[in-house]
Amino acid sequence: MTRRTRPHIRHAYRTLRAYHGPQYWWPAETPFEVMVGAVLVQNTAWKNVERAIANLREAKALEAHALLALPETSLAQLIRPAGYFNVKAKRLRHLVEWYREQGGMDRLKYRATASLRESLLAIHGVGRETADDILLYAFHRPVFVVDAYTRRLYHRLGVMDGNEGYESLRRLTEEALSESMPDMNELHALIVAHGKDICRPRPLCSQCPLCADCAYANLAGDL
DNA sequence: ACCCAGGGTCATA
DNA sequence: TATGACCATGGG
Repeated sequence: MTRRTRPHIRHAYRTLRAYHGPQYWWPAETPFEVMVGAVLVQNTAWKNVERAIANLREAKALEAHALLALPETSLAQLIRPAGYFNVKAKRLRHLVEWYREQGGMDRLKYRATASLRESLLAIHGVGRETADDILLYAFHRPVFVVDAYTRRLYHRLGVMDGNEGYESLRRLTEEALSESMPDMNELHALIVAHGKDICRPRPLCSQCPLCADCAYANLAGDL
């Protein structure tokens, strides 16, 4: 990791923002819906999650008490389009049980970010990315979400050697964005929006970030 | 037919 | 710490 890491990240952010425009994330109506979506989207295309959420909405189960009232097999059937439905049904129940036990948003919103993060990570089925999705998009805390696309992008930018851990990349990005929550919101959304257009040669070319088949380099020009 | 998608857990070394 | 198996639907 070089000291030129921050300028690289900030430049990528400006470039993506100019190219794609504002993203207005997270696509959900309520914080509770953000939390449900964060579990459902694990290793899954968002399009499939939309169907699962629509099913929950139609069943009026997009609320803690109603969702927990469903038998697990019924819940699993409702979220079936999102894949891994048996696993995710359990994870949703764990998350929503926690949510209710903690007193819902009315109580949770006063908790310190570090305490909330620890508490979320202790839930079975909530890993770092899911916890940070929830912290950023449901609780509006200044926490950056590191995903597979972020790693791919940072490889292209040459700011990663390949084995950087999650926490390291998160802190690095939070510092590069001067701890600004709106910027963390936008950058993660933009990285996902750019998605597969972040090139991924196998193996990674050593000349990057300027290889010819890199769509990101094409739009970034001088990267 | 294959690969991928806005991961996480568990067993194993 | 670091791999690999497993979970499962839907779109390209």
